[in-house]
Amino acid sequence: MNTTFRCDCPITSALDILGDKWMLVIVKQMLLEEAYTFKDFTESDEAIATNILSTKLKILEEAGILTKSKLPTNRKTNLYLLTEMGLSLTPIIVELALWSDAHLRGMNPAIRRDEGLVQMKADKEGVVAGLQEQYRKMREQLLSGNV
Amino acid sequence: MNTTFRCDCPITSALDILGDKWMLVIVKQMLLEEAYTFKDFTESDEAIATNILSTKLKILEEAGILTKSKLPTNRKTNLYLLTEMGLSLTPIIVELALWSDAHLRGMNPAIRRDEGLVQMKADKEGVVAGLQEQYRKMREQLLSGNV
DNA sequence: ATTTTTACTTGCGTTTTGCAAGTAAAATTA
DNA sequence: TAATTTTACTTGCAAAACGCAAGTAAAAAT
Repeated sequence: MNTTFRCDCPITSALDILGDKWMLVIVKQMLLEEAYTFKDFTESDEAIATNILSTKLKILEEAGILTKSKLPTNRKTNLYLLTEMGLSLTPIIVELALWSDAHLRGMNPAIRRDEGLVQMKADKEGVVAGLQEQYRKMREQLLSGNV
Repeated sequence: MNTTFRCDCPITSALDILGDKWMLVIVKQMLLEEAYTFKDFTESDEAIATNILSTKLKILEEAGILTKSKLPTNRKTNLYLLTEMGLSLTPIIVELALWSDAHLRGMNPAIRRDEGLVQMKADKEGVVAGLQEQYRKMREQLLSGNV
């Protein structure tokens, strides 16, 4: 499960970890869609298969992008939470959303136009900071046991 | 070769096109490493296989991210050039570089620390605009036949 | 006219992805 | 307390993507 890097390019190295169909989708679900248990991920719109999910969560944990722990009130349910390294992927997620909004509507007319996009276009940096702050608060809540 | 979209999420839709091992690496090579012929890509550090390259270039062309044409001075060599849609991937590329620089050095100590990274950290927006402007000029040059 | 270069394609083996079913332990319900 | 449900997986197998090596065809250079 050890990541191998193709070369010394920083961009290519990022893609050696993130460059597949699922890694950034999982991070997006955690950051924007309140996904923090195994079940949450399987119930999302993207409907990832459980074997793939299990593999990807392991790689994300190994890379330091998320941590796996238990709910203080429940010994069964696992809690997947973004680390600061994971949270710092927020600008990439936001740029993907903006590019999609600007260029992909012709190819996928179903793409939704929500309030988040409007705010991103008005104040990108503000949205990034806001999402990160919001996530940190939720993370505290979950870890302290106030479910 | 038709892209299918998993759902109505803009971020997931972007990854339905860009989310693999090669697409953004190819765009990066075009934007930052003067790759504009088939041979240029095969000679890069990442050493993409020719069959994969051929397939990916076709998909990028279909998606409107790049165009394929001929050098005015040469009927053999193909010219691959980023469109404005392709150029607007610059912020994503820059954010990937910054994330890598900040978080991946522990996993891949070979990651190079070039002048571009220093500038990105000092003036992200400026670097994005500069790269795009520079690319547009080069594109004009190539299309007008001044090779 | 011959050689080299460029831009591919083809065949085949490996790896990744994906569906469906099964499992085991904790949590909930009766 | 016992039975059922939920959660978090794993396993087996099929399909798709990736990758190496070799081959091809036409233009360009010699």
